[in-house]
Amino acid sequence: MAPKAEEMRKGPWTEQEDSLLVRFVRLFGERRWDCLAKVSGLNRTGKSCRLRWVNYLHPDLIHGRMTPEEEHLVLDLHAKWGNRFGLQPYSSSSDYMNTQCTIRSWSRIARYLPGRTDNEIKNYWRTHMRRKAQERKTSASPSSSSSSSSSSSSSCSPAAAAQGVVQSEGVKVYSMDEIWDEIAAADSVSGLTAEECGLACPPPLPCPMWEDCSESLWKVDDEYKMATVLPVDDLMISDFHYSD
DNA sequence: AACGTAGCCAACCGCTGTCCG
DNA sequence: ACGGACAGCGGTTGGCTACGT
Repeated sequence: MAPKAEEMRKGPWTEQEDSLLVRFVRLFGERRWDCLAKVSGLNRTGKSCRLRWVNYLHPDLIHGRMTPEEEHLVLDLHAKWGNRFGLQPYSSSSDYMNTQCTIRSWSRIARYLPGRTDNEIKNYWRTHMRRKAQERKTSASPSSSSSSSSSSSSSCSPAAAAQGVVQSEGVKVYSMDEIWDEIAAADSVSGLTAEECGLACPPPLPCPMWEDCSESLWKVDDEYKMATVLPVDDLMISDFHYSD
């Protein structure tokens, strides 16, 4: 009996939940998340389970700050591709298939950064851009406290700063769209194409951990029974995500 | 020491595409 | 051909922490 929607757990995951999820992903693979969520006994939606796995528990993930190289790559790729699905219109599913490679940007960028997730990159970018927008705002309005001398950022182009930002009531609240538009306009001046970077849209990363067990994934009856009787204490999750 | 602010990150939400019966 | 289930994506939010005043 699946719990009703309002009974589903939300919020931060506990270590026990993580352990359970890892165990069941090993059995079921990275698919059928709803089913996995139900049989695991996790009081979570399949969606939530998938997100937890993809963004945190996946063994290939790298935890920790981005390196300067990674940051630079993110900036370059984003300057080229933008961030949003649907930037390039398409009128049919075949058009979609043809242009998909250019518009699923966060996940696409993530493919060039092994061990990083689209969510992580998105978060990084958002933080980065907020800072950049603020820098630009201050440099665009010199009348307000003749520049605190340190607002010069190497990543903030004069051209972009010259664009300025229309402000009303002294403070401009930026929507993400506005930020994207401005940054894209500024950065695209010096942006490199993926091809120029020596990059080509790679295939989705394989899931090495599961490939060798794919044929056994769906004869899970026995394993499932086993899993359901195994105490959570037996699960060694710490290897997955608390290592550095 | 207390308070306020900014940055960071995990998680949720809503939408869209794909798959399959 | 159609509709429902599933999967994946970008956008957004909320909480925690570090830092400055």
